[in-house]
Order: sequence, then structure tokens, then C-alpha cells
Amino acid sequence: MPNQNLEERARPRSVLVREQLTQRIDSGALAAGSRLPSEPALATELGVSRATLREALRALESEGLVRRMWGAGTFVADGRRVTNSLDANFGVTDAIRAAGMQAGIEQARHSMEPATDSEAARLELQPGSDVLVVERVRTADGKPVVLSRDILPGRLIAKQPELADEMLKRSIYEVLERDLGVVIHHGVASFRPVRADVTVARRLGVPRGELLLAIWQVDYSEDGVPVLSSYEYHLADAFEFTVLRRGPGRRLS
Amino acid sequence: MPNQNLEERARPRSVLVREQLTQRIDSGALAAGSRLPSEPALATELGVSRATLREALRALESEGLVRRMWGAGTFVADGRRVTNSLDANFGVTDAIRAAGMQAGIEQARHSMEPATDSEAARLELQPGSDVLVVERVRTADGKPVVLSRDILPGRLIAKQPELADEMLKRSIYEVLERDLGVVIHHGVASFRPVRADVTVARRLGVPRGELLLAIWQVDYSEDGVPVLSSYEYHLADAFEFTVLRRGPGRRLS
DNA sequence: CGCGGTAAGTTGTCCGACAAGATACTAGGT
DNA sequence: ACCTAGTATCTTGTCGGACAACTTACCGCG
Repeated sequence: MPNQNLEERARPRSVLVREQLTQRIDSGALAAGSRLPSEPALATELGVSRATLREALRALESEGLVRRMWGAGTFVADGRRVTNSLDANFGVTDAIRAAGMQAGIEQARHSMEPATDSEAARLELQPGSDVLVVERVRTADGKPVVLSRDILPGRLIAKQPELADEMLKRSIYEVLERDLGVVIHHGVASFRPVRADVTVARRLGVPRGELLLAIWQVDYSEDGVPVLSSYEYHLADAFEFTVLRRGPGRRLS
Repeated sequence: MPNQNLEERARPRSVLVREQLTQRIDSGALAAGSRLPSEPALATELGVSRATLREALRALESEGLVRRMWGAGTFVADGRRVTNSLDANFGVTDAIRAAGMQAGIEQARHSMEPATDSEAARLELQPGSDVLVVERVRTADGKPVVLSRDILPGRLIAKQPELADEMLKRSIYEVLERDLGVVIHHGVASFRPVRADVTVARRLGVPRGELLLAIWQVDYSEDGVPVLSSYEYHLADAFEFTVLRRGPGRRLS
């Protein structure tokens, strides 16, 4: 039988369809507010069954890119795309670039240390296991905006210790995905406003007591294994964070 | 456009199945990490077809409650459920209750005013249209924690002006859904740390310059129409907000 | 005891068909 | 001519069965 794309067969076809559709929407081929072709027509056009297409449409709907109306059709969601969405943009590099500025790194350093008890718990490691700690000051157009401290299990780069230096120059997410084959599946982030203490203020070059937003989070791989714990101190005026809240609201009680 | 029917509209079967499964997981009937029955078995048990069940499972997966593995099964996600998730919990009342405290309202007042240009734009109204402004101080266990200012299109309560008084005593989301039949489909929230100015400080009973988290957002109904614009000032120590970040965010570059 | 192959089980995909809801059009009445 | 109600026809939602792709566990063999 004529099977094509043998190297792509590993991933479900529905995610391929999902990526094709997101690309069409992002490129503007499918205008915001317009109606998509009907499911049977679109399925034929993409060369998949209607069930597979619906699987992809479900994902797009949960992402907020399309909205489906029973009996009426499927429409591209209105164009108010969130600029710097905290639940879509991973990492400081993406946030800086989304704001249209040049991302840079200063005062970067890394070290291999035994994990503290709380860090071992967050990363689900044995207490005292070696972890790689990466501290960096991120700049936007040359101006310091974020102080970050990232912590990874040491076993991740045990076979390629030179990658630690790579993390001082590039995004950790990028190194994880491109060089280590680890893709982040999801993360849990918490945040609260704080004042800059003396050490943070000096690293960021701001007066002590300056308004900051502290964000700490744990990112998990596809297997549900924690692979990255990070702490970030953002200048309050650096970014404007947004979150897309999804309904429907809770019913019972 | 006339009013929407308040009668219980027939909802898709898949969302009913989704709610049943959510309840089973929350109640502990389906333990964290355990495997769900196979799709054919579960579909038969719930009295729906496998396609409908898969529609519900896809929604649960995007919410992060279950994880599906090709050829292995569908598993309940590990139990680290987020306590006060900014993208799931709508409204201050839910946040206070999620923290295990008693939600209250003080210094409540409302007024009907012509919308400012910026507010009219946010709510997609004609400039100068009447909007209902509701100002409240929210308390947790009697202590002021949030100052909120909510703005709704005046036409929403034109036929039932007494509902404005109701909003001084209960959650606006509750009034919208129960008394007006308006269910929030999604919202876009932004936040940043600020210092309390003199008026906010007085209302919340804190010193001027106190650390606050400002959150402003617009909520949309199922039709994509904006129905609520709100501004909130949270005490920094009142809550710990969390956000579930979903991957993969990677696209081509 | 270790190892490899096989069989069973589960999710992914496909096909065809009908039901339920929404819209556009038409026929009828005023 | 205008409005209204009913119909035609489109769309998405649901159903049932079948097979393919993949994972896991079992079992036999060396």
C-alpha cells in the first residue's frame, strides 16, 4: 500500500493536521472571523478522515484559535491574539522577542551543586543529588530586565557536560529540545509581587526596594517527569503579562 | 437581537460525559495515576459511543486531568493539582474560597455612568453608552484583600435593574449566569505589580506604597461578545496565583 | 536465568450513516 | 409590497463497526 512520509509516521496524523491548520491561520490564509470549509470538505482536502480532522479541531478549539457552533460551522476566532501570553510563551527569551526587542544574556554562570531538600522535592530527586544551576541576567535591547536562576537534574547533561556552557548563551528550552531531545509538555508557574533586595537590585542595576514580579515554576517533560525548576525576578515595567482564562465556569455546589 | 432563551438548552452529550468524568476524578473514584477503563468499556458504561467519549477525553487532556498514551491506555494525571489556578478559577470569590477562607463584601456601591472612550473600546460599545460600574472591597475571613471595580454594558440589566443591588452581595459571575443566563466562555487577564496609591490604600486599610498586584481583564460570552471589564487590586500576601502553562508552544521560526 | 517472539489489549484512524441545530429561501397570507 | 411561517439544505454532533499502529505482558526456548 502506498505509505508516504515514513519518518513522520511516529506522530499521530491529527497533530500534523493541527499544525497545518494553525499555520494556515497564522499565515492569514484563513482570515479571522471567517468560516472554515465544512468538516467533510476539509477532511477530503487534507487527505484524512473526518474523525481525525475533528480531533485536530478539538485541540484548536481548546487553544482558542477556532470556535465551533452546532449546525452553523467552524469559525476562526477573532483576532485579538494575546501578545505575551504567560500560558503559551515559555521562557524569557520568547517574551522579550514577542515584545519586539533584542534578547541578550549577561553575568551568566553555572555550577554543579548538591540539591537542597526543597529543590530535590520539586524535581523529584534523591536529596543531595547533583543539580546544574544556571544563573543569568537577561537583557532586552541591552537593558537588564530579568534575573533568572534555573535548576536541572545533573543526569540530564551527564554525558554532554559542554552543554552547560551552551546554556549561558542560548535559551535553556532551546538547548533542552534541540540538543537533548527533551520537549516540555507543560509547566506550573506561580508569581507574586516583591521588592528587590540588595543582591537582586545590584545584579539588575536598580535601586533597592524596586518593584519586581517574582515567578517560580516547574516544567515537566512528556512523560510527566520534572526537568526544570526556575526562579525569575522581572522588572515590573519590563513586560505586561497576560493569561487566557478558559471557561466554562464550574457548575455544581 | 432578542434575548437568549433562558430555558435549559440542550448541551452536547460530550460535555455531559466530560463533567461526569471530572467529578469522578475530583471525588477520588478514579485515583491519580491509575488507568481508566478502555475506551470501548468506558463508552459502554457511560452509555455513549466511543467517538463521543473521545471528544470528552480530548477536552480532559487539554485541561491536564488525564494523559493518553498510544497503545497503553489513558491515565489520570498525577495529583499535583493546582490550588488557585488563574486560568481556571474565575473571580475573587472562587479564589478566596479555594484558599479555605470566608468570602465577604464591604464598601459596595454601584452607579450607571456613560462609558469612557477606553472602556467603550474594551467592551465594544458606542462611546458614551451607559455602563454599570460596581465597586467593592472583598474580604477573606473579614480582612480586606482585594479592591475591585467591575464594568458591564448597561443593556444587560436594562430590564432587571434590581440585579445591580444583587451584585453588591454576591459574585457577579454568579448573577450573570443564574439570573441573566450569560455564561462566560473565556477571558483575557493582564497583571503587573504596583504600589498602593492614597485612595486604594485607604479603601484597603493598608499603608500607602504597600505592595499590590493589579489585575485587569475582559470576559467574553459564548458568542464572543465582551460582557465584563474589571480591575482588581490584590494585596501581595493575600493569594498565591498559579498558571498552568501548556506545551508545545514551538512553531516554525 | 536470560532472552526473544508472540499474543492480547489499548489507542489512533477510517468509513458510512443518521440526528440535531442553524441558516437561507420560498410560499403563503395580510 | 411587506411580513410571517414553513421548508429545504447546509452544518456540526453522534452512532456503530472495523482495521491499523503501538505497548505491554506473557510464554517458550536456549
